Amino acid sequence: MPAPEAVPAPARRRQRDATQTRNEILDVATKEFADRGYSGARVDQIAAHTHTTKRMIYYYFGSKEQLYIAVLKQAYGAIRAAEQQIEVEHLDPVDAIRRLAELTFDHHESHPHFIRLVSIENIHHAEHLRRSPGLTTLNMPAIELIAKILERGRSSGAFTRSVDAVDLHMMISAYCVFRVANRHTFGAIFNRDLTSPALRDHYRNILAEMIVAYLTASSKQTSTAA
Amino acid sequence: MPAPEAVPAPARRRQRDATQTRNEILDVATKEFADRGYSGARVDQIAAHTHTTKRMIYYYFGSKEQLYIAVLKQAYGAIRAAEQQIEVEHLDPVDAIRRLAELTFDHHESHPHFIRLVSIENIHHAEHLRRSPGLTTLNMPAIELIAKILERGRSSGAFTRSVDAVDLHMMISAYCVFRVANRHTFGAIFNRDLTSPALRDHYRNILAEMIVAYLTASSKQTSTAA
Amino acid sequence: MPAPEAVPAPARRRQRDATQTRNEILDVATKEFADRGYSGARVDQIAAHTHTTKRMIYYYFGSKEQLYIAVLKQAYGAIRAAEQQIEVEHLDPVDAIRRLAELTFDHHESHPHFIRLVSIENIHHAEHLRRSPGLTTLNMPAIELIAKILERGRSSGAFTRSVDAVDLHMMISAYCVFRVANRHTFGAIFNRDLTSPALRDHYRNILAEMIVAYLTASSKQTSTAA
Amino acid sequence: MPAPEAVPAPARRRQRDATQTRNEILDVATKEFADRGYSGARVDQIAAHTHTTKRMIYYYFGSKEQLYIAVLKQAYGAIRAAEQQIEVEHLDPVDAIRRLAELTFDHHESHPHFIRLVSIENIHHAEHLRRSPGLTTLNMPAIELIAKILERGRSSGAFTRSVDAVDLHMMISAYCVFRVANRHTFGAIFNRDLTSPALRDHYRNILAEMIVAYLTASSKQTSTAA
DNA sequence: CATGAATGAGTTTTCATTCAT
DNA sequence: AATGAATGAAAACTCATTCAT
Repeated sequence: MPAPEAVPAPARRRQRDATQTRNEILDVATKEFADRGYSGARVDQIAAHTHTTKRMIYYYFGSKEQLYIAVLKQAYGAIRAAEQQIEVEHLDPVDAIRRLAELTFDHHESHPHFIRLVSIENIHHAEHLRRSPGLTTLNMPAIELIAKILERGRSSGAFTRSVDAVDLHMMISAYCVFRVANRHTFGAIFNRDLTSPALRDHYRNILAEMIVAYLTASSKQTSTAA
Repeated sequence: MPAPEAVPAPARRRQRDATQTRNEILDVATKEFADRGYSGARVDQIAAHTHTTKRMIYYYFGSKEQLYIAVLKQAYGAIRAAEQQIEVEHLDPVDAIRRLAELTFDHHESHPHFIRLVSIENIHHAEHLRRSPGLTTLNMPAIELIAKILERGRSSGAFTRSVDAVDLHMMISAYCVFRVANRHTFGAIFNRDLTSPALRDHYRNILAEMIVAYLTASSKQTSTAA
Repeated sequence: MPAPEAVPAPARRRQRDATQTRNEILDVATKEFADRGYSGARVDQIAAHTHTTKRMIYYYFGSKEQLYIAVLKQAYGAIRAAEQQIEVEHLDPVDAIRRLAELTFDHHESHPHFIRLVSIENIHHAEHLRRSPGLTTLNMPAIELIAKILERGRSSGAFTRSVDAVDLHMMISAYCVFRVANRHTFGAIFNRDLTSPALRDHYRNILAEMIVAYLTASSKQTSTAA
Repeated sequence: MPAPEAVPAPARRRQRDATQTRNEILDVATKEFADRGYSGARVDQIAAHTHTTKRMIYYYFGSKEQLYIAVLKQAYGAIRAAEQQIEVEHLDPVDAIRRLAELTFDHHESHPHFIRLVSIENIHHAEHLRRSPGLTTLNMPAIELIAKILERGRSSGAFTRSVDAVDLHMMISAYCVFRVANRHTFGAIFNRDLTSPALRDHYRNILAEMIVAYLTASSKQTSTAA
């Protein structure tokens, strides 16, 4: 039995840093959950890819489910932070909305883990998200941003349409999320890799064009069905 | 309610019908897999919701994985069949594409199981889809349909843009899929049920407008970033 | 329902021949049991390699165990018949015993299934053999044959040793059985295929020499340990 | 008999000793596999005869097959070790080979489990042995020993025959293995227990005589068939 | 005689979680 | 804080056997 805390522990290997250990578990868990889904992920595997042991996961997080929720929280926290970085106030409405769409696109491009986690959470009917008070209330800052741009566009006459900010956010998200989340089945069926680097600009531009076209449509196209 | 026990029901229970038994398993499995994901679904549960036993699942499908693949196959077969029903040749290009978008929207609306299965399959990197020869080659008939409409629209001058059929299909699918697949997290965060019946027409119209606006944009909007 | 026996059944496919069906099952079962052992053999597999169905196996044999016993009986019957073919009365004792050893060798060589079945039955402590009245009493005819040769050899002075016929039978069998029964592990460890056709004469000769040398040893070699 | 409960036994049951637990499983598994064959053995039964649970078997060995392979490895390791104990260099060639045969006989006598495992492995075509790198290359030390004795015997003129060491090893093994491996069927048919303690010396002597007679035969006996 | 469908009881395997140190 | 060993409950899968026709 080593003397508990008397000697300052020369090599200080264990007792590393609580935060560090916790973060490592969280990072590894993020990858595992994103890669295999909630039910498919294995606590053993997560522990194995860590420098600590399975026991520590339970020590820090209590259960597989709570670990998953922590992963989800961190992931949502990260995009919220990213959305707060968006700075498009200085641009005219059309450029601003285009820029916002592009930045959203880029952000999804660079955070496939997050998108997968969201898909996974939807498979589980968002039960964990709903049960976590901290998560449901984090009103995405993007909405307010979009609302402002839309308002400016309407005032200036650049936008011909009255659109709800949440709906526009959905339109942009749908495109960005689908491209990443459904790329495997899409690739298998249409033999096209939606996330190929060579096609990134192509797809980003389509999104921007689509959103701008929608907002600035010269006259509302009416179908015979309408 | 059918007449309970009046009719002697010629030889029910045992030796019912192989196809019937198989189909019942398939239907129940579709619900279970769509509801809980591949790893989350339980063979025991599937069997319990059936008139037969777990043993029969293995008798007909061999393994949980092969059952899942059979479910996937049937689901893809169903939409392919639905897509083949679409009849828009008689409409002018703008109305045709609008109608196609709306029908696609409606179809996704009425087949949430399929969308969930696709999400689930993406969580698993489409490994089952890729391994099933019959599935990867079923070139969705929608693509050819879209290609024809786009061609007509370009010829008539109604469409100002050259768009790839697969890309347009993706744009439409992204919107339709997101609304159903991500409704739980979206609902939890923005407190809005994307699939509420009251909003169905609203969202269907947005899609149609967006696609038409994109194809018919009077002049290509150029962002300062371009 | 077809008329039971009124019409002479034009193509006569089913109703083939009870004996024929039974024998086919027996043959297939022999291969399966010899190949995989009693526990390892699968009734389904046996049926699948047959022209009839699993139900017939139960119809004819009652159970897996009884089928196995029938297989065992047939196999033992076959060697007993073969042993009865051995004709060495006309040879002088040395040649007779040599010939008998060689014929035994050849017989084991050509009946690997039998040897494997015997190994399998020993794994199961010969419980089935012991329980089958017909099997335990079939005193192998070889014993009497050997006894006669030994007697002749002793009388003529050709054999210098008094040997029990059953013991000599064991000595010969041990060699013949080992070569076939243990060839897989022997081959894996010593990298030598004991049943290679190129080595057949070599090994047959060793056996004959060994047996003859034992019986005709000029003077009993005494070890210091004796 | 150890003192029953007098000593408080420092921390028994849980956390006993990994090696101890592993070895207990291995020992029990050896008995079960040797007794019932690979397919016939039950993981549940093995666990039941252990102080731990079925779960531990999977914890330490991963699968039934890997447990079986571990059992096989240990069994082969044991005889290799035993063979290395044989010390006959100081004896003259005839006595040396006689002694080696007797020791081999004794060793088989005292390790019936090993012989049964080898039989079982042969039933399975030595597939596990072949797949285990550590097992196929363990060139049995007995071979080198035999080679040396044979060389000495040839040089001294004591052995009149040129024999391959592996072949002689086979001759000895065949006899020893058969007596143990086939005793059940042999006993059932000839009503003679080959492993009866009363007959042990008898059968050991026969082996020694046979091997010595073969190696020292005064003149090669030629059959008319040769 | 013949057959495909069905089944209960077992058998292997997995997994999140906890214990003793 | 840390760790290897341990575990119960459940999950996937198998198999000899029987039923209805």
